[in-house]
Amino acid sequence: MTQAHCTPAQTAVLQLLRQQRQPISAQALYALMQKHQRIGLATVYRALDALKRKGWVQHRITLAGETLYNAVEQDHHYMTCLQCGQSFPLDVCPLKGMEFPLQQSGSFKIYYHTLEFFGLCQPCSTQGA
Amino acid sequence: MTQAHCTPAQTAVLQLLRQQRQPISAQALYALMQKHQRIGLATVYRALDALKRKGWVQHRITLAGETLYNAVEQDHHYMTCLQCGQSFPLDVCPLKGMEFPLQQSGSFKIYYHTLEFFGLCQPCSTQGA
DNA sequence: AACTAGTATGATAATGGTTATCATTCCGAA
DNA sequence: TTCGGAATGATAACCATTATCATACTAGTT
Repeated sequence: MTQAHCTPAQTAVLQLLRQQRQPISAQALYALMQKHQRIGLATVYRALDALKRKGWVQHRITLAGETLYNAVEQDHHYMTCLQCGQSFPLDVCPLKGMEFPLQQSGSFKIYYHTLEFFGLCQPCSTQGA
Repeated sequence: MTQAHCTPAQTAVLQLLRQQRQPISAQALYALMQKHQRIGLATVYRALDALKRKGWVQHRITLAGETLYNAVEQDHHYMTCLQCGQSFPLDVCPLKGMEFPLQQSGSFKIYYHTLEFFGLCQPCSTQGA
């Protein structure tokens, strides 16, 4: 895996990931894959990590501390309630089409970004008062 | 803590947090506080969580899985290298002064947001090739 | 075909930040 | 003074993730 080449595991993971409509956890992905093939949990983690470093897959971490993965094609952003932990998808990216201060990024090669809003959803906001 | 009132622990945590120039982990904060007062680790975590839900403190999770906290006054954003895990601070927020699609947020009360760019830093980008 | 080196894989143990538990302490209200 | 709810601290438990290590695989060589 020294090169940009993809291992069989990586290919399988990426393919399945692209079929998901929602970001999915490594463990859930592992469970899903078991239905079709033998693959170890560690391999799933390794594949996800490799795909991330290649810029094909992006990640997001929930309040529960679970990492969710999705193909970069589906760039989603969320509002997450700090009380109940529920996440509500945003259907637009405020950064879409924005020019970034590239003098900032300098030599940094950007693959993807995460944008997330935190606060209280209606129910939690009212009942907690 | 039913109300918006602050416990002594929360006050102490918030005060110390405001003195930090960088986001800091709960454990590091705990170690810092030991120098001045007796306080349990669990209490630090609880205080941080409560302050978060009040919108005074915001959080960010590193690639290593560590949660970093900072006062909302210091709204920082970062570029993080997927290879070495290092984070480089951005000194501007691309969302600054932006109007958000409020019809989106609807009844959701937004306290803060996190914006992070992921990719490869120069050294990692070149050596990995 | 056998040999080698480097990589990928799987099963599982270990890690470590965070959370749950529970007994104790604190504080305002009755 | 007593009572009840909240806060606190010490520590056990959790659990997603990572490290370990032995095995399997692949391509290139002789």
